[in-house]
Amino acid sequence: MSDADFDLTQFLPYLLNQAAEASSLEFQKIYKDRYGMLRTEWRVLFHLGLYGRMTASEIGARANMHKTKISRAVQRLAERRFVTRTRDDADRRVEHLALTAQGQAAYADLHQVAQRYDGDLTAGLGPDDRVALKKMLVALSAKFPAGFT
Amino acid sequence: MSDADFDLTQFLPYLLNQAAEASSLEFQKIYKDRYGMLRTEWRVLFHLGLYGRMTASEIGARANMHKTKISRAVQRLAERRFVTRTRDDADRRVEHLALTAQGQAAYADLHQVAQRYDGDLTAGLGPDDRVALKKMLVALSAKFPAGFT
DNA sequence: TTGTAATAGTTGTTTTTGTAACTAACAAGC
DNA sequence: GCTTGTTAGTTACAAAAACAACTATTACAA
Repeated sequence: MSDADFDLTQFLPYLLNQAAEASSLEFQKIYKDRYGMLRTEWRVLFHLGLYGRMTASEIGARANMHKTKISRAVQRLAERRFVTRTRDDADRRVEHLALTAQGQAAYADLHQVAQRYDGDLTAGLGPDDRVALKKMLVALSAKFPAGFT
Repeated sequence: MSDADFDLTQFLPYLLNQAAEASSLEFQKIYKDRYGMLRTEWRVLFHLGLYGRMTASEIGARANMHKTKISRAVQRLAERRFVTRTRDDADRRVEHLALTAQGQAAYADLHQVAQRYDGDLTAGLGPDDRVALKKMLVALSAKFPAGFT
């Protein structure tokens, strides 16, 4: 009872999930082993390292992450002295997040790993394909307008 | 403190995760709302619908899913009468899974939805790009040899 | 045969996530 | 000033995933 015209392994969401999971594995191992971080935490760290001081909401908007996820990630990162939180004086609801020296160091390390890792992953592709692939992925992500509360 | 040469949104694992999550959302809503299924269950259903009668291990090997995930998915699918489980007489450890009529119906419905959905997702791409994208994703998934126990 | 290892699948326990309800601070209208 | 609504972020509880230990059955070798 198979359908010649539909192959599960060609179904884009399935394919994307498989590729995402596979390609995250090795990198995950690194930030987990070296810094005991979870994916959410790594993401927050990268946002702060890359774009500098931000608030939790800003990170959430950029990364399409729910605020509770971020809240918990920040909490853990702060406990481990990777980030500092400082209240805004004008609006005392918001909190500015920034990396500590330790956070900077971890970021620098992982950032460099990521860069190399990305290179390895796309090593098989020609430069054109590499660009095309990423463009298509960006387009796919953008297709759905930030589906979180 | 930003690095001109590394953009988080261009980091392949990140990009893949975003695209995977975004593209799964709408489809997930459908199988969840219509049949109360989880992603794992949907996957098992599709494997059985597409390739016919199989054992749990076979599904695990194909889908790169851990056996506990499958065990629980099968349990729920069986409770809801979507699949039947029959012991193998020769080797009484193994169990053959197959879809019930109800399972077939659900599969047929979702299969058709998936097909349409996939079409919509890749609508923006030319046929060449579509093929190229999927090829690259398959290659990326294969790059890591089934990293599960 | 009997003892050891391997395989199929399950169950129990701990992490992580998702969802919803909550507090605190601000904003705007009246 | 008050009420009503909104936003930033947290907390509590339920759902799902990850991980490890387990049972039952088969394989295989001394």
